[in-house]
Amino acid sequence: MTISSRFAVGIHILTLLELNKEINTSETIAGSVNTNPAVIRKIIGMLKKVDLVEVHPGKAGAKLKKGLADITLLDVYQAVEVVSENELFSLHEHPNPDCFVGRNIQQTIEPIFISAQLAMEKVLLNVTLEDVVREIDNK
Amino acid sequence: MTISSRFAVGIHILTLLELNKEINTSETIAGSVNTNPAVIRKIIGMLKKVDLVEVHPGKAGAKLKKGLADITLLDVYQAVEVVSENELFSLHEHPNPDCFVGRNIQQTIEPIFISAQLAMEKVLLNVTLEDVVREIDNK
DNA sequence: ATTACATGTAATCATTATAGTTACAGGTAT
DNA sequence: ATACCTGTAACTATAATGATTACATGTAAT
Repeated sequence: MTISSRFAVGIHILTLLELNKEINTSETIAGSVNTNPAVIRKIIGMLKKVDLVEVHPGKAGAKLKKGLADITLLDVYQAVEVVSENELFSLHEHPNPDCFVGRNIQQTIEPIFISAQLAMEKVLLNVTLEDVVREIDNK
Repeated sequence: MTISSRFAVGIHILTLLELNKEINTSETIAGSVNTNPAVIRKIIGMLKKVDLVEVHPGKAGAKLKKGLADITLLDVYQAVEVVSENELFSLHEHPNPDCFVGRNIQQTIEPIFISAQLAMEKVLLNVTLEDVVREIDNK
């Protein structure tokens, strides 16, 4: 299993909106990402929903709606819905309640899983698009 | 997307091997986990491969092969192969090399993804089965 | 050695998510 | 009116999961 590449594509899109000063249509962007324009439009729609991006029906071009330093990778990750809140890890459903272990295993494991997930997400919180763009500029 | 419940089941199995002093056959365990014995046998096979568990063809019962304090959740996580090394996050393949962003995005993003994954795995490294069993005993 | 029962493993299936593709309704602008 | 764009739905191929069935093989008690 892996976390959907929608996340990587979302970062790619936002980075491109910053660095490519031309008008960025879904087709332009799709050319850079190397995928289908409809895929781009869908992801942009998700970025728009959380107000990271400005885009209008019929009007060519998407734009960033926030400063680079104000967009964390966690924002993008949440926008594209690659992982549900507190559900990075699956619990097995319906362990046997008549068994001492089965009765208690879920509530024992769940907080551990959640804290592992949060540790991962905290790393994403501490990286902004500005960091990403700067790194790309350095190449 | 979620990380397979094989991980949670693996923890369940090992915990049961510790706490249930009867002979733990795949059917016994399946009864506690509430799944099919063949599923249990497959996961036990994976735990056996990394030497966490002792089990023999034709001979009823699996046993722990290490002390509880010497088994981390990371050991279990790796044993059941729910996430490949450095591949929790997917990169999109083949971004356009003729585009400045496309050419550099992957190598920029990858180390961030890896460090996020490692942060998550570090939490699992710091929890042992002893912690889990103690927590269950406290209930 | 026969019987009973266990593990190991392959094959199959339903379900679900992903990523791509096509198509088209509806908005915008010249 | 035309050209081009976004938004979105429908459909596809592919892959992973978890459950299930079946059976070969190993173990042990009688």
